Amino acid sequence: MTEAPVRLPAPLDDIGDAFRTLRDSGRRVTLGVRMVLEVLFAAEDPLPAEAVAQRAGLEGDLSSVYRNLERLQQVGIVSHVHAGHGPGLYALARGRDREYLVCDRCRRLTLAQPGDLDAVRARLRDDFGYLADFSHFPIHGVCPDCADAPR
Amino acid sequence: MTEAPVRLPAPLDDIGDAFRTLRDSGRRVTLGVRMVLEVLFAAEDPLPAEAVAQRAGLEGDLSSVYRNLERLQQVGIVSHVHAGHGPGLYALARGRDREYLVCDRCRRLTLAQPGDLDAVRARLRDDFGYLADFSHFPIHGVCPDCADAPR
DNA sequence: TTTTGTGCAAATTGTTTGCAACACG
DNA sequence: CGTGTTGCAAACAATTTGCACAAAA
Repeated sequence: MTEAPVRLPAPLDDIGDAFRTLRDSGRRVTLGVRMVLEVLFAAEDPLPAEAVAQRAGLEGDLSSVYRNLERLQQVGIVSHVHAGHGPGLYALARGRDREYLVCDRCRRLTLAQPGDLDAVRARLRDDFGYLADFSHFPIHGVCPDCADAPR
Repeated sequence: MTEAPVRLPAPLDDIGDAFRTLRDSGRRVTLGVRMVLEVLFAAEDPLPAEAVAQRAGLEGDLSSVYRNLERLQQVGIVSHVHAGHGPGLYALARGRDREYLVCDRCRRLTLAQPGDLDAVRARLRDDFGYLADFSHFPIHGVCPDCADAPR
């Protein structure tokens, strides 16, 4: 198995793009957003605001972290998922919405590749007239590993 | 207008069954649970604890309502769904899990008939190895009505 | 130097818990 | 009567908000 191929499809190629987007919308590029963005660019998986704050060394002021995450969402740089109970998980938005599956046993989040949920979506459209979206509220269930495991 | 016809397919035929189940598990049938059950038996749709309390005339003590809902869930009489943000929505469990779709526009909850989501589930099993379950965390999307409506 | 952003405290929402009084079985 | 239950206050977790002060542009 070789390396991961391309990354960051659409809106952001690097933090600089994010800075530009922020400035272009009248926002300011402060130490706060910069740290948050750096954490998100470095993160493998969606993170709770708490973890963003910790990794950014901004503990003690969750409110600014939430505000920055909110701003970043408003300009489309960031998005968040709700993986069950517990806090929202934040990540770079990176182009089209990323859709997830969550395991209710091990809590692990699985990122669906773009298009991989289209068949499922089509069925829901045909059977219910619903236009389903799993990017903000993912699909819940039992992942393959947990399904195999005893208990 | 005559009386309501049949109700409660599987585990509960009436409140009496619920009382029995409670007693059989060492629990007591107090005014509190009785009121909660009556509200749930009368409700058309899943209700937030708040609404259960109001309808039961038990405002001012949400904690007992939550505790009773919890007990009822433990013995399988009640279940709850999370329709996005906001409070959990409680309803009688009535046999096999009821699965839902939620509209992110109008917030309306659609109950899927048993089996209606099996094709979707099969796809998720085949494509991801996931055993999906939409009873506790429903499918999100845009319902037919809202999809048609402008905006 | 005008705004937007920060830090801290406090409010909000949804739910849980500790504990003494209470009531079902 | 004994143990499960209630009511109320308080704790909790996640997130939001008000406001005086700091700092980008």
